[in-house]
Amino acid sequence: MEQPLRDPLARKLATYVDLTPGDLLDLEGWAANGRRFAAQTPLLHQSDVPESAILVLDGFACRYKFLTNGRRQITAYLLPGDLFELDLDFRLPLDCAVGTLTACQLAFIPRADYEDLIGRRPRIARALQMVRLTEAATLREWITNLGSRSGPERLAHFLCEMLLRLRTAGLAPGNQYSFPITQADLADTLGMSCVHINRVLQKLRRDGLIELSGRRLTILKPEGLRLLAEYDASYLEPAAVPLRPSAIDKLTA
Amino acid sequence: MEQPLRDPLARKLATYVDLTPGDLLDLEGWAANGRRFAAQTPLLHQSDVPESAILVLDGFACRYKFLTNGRRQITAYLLPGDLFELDLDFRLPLDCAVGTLTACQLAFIPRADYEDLIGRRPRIARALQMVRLTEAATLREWITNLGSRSGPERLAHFLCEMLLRLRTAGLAPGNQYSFPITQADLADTLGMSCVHINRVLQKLRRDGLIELSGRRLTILKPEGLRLLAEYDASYLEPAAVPLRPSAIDKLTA
DNA sequence: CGGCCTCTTGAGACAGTTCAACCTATGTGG
DNA sequence: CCACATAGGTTGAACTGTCTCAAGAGGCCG
Repeated sequence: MEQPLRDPLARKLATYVDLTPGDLLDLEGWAANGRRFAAQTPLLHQSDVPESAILVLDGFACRYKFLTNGRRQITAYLLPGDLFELDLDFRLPLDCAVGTLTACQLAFIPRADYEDLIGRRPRIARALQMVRLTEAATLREWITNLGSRSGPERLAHFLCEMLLRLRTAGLAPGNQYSFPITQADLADTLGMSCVHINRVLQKLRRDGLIELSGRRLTILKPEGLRLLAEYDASYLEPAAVPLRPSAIDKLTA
Repeated sequence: MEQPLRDPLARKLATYVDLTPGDLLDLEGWAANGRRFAAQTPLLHQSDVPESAILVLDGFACRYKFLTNGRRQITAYLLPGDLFELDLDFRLPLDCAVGTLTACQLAFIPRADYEDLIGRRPRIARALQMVRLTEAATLREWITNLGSRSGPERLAHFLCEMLLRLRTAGLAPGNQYSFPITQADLADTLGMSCVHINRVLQKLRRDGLIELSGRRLTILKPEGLRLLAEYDASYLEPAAVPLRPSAIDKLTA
């Protein structure tokens, strides 16, 4: 039996590739030297060109955009084990701002260190490529969620995704996880008003699907929530899906 | 003066890197041998594992998902010069289906050819990396659009994006482009009913912002449309934005 | 204790949906 | 060349999900 990994990034990458002891040692180096940040702290502004990657060790951060009408849209959650800005070498200005949602422990990895490690550790580099693909699939899933689902379905979908992602980070034993997100943040995530978020949350509670008290969320009926959201987790777990060739390739062969 | 490039992929990549004559020659090889497909033709199913990349030479294709309630959500448009599935080497099942929206001319590039060329042409490989970053930024922009904008704003934003993307493909001279998209497709793109799409289109026409007749769209007041949508094109044109260092890096330095 | 932030509740307004009918082009086969 | 079929676009009317505004309740911290 392997030891469960304490470092959430190593845990996540290990779901994509087999890491060597050397790989793990290097990743541990990244996870050292975390700094604390308070909730709702801006870290990077839109159109900044950051010089370090950010590794989330604890807490939730996010990418977001402001519109001039005052609305804010959150476009991605950064959970423990998530790495922000994997594409430093291009030195592109950011299309989104980045900030904390809850109190966070964050590690900053300077450009040079990051690139050096990527060069030396092909398995890690490959796993990070797959992380990027998963992130793009997640963005498409969010588009579908915002464009095609009703309020309750949308919220249920989000809670299912958080459950799976936190579970791979080792932070959701027994369908239960720490959930220190305000309803206003949820509103900015799901494109609804926070009054409506409140009412939809109540509906999910009334239907016995979830229990949310004191910053802790328990999913009472995972299957019910999954059905409501029509949640298909395969975008997060690529390896679990059986491979089959596509019809079009037979045409072109 | 350079010649304007006929091949829309080469045109697009040239906005990111300087291509050598050899690069251009190889890209031309890809653009040969296109095949015709009718409008609304499915090409790849969700969870397929495709064995070739698809290059759009003419017409519009898209990525989309179906939900069991019958709704369809389009998650990305593939315009002339766009390449689908740049990540063949991972052999992951698709999270989205792919199909044509309009009649299309498509080139299929087998895995081996694709990987061979990437290996031989570092400039092209680098440009394709940047294309991927632009695509991810576009997905985040769509999330913002679906989550935070009203019907008219959302449609205006979409039309602005199409204008810019088609312009870089050389297909939108004089703020005018071929637009053979049905209102039902627009509805599936923007997360609204097609009745409502119809009414919002009428509003944009009534306000003198656009003219849409016979599958051709003319943007009469580009600035007005831009203002309505709060459209900021920097996610599509990374190079145009002046670089500035971020505040956080000063902290960590 | 007071102040602040988050959550909760109510009521009216509005944006967007649904259903259904009708209209108009375009294309097809006889 | 007409008769018809079909797909897409347009319109109206009723309905409903979601928003806004506003006020109150509960907790947490200095």
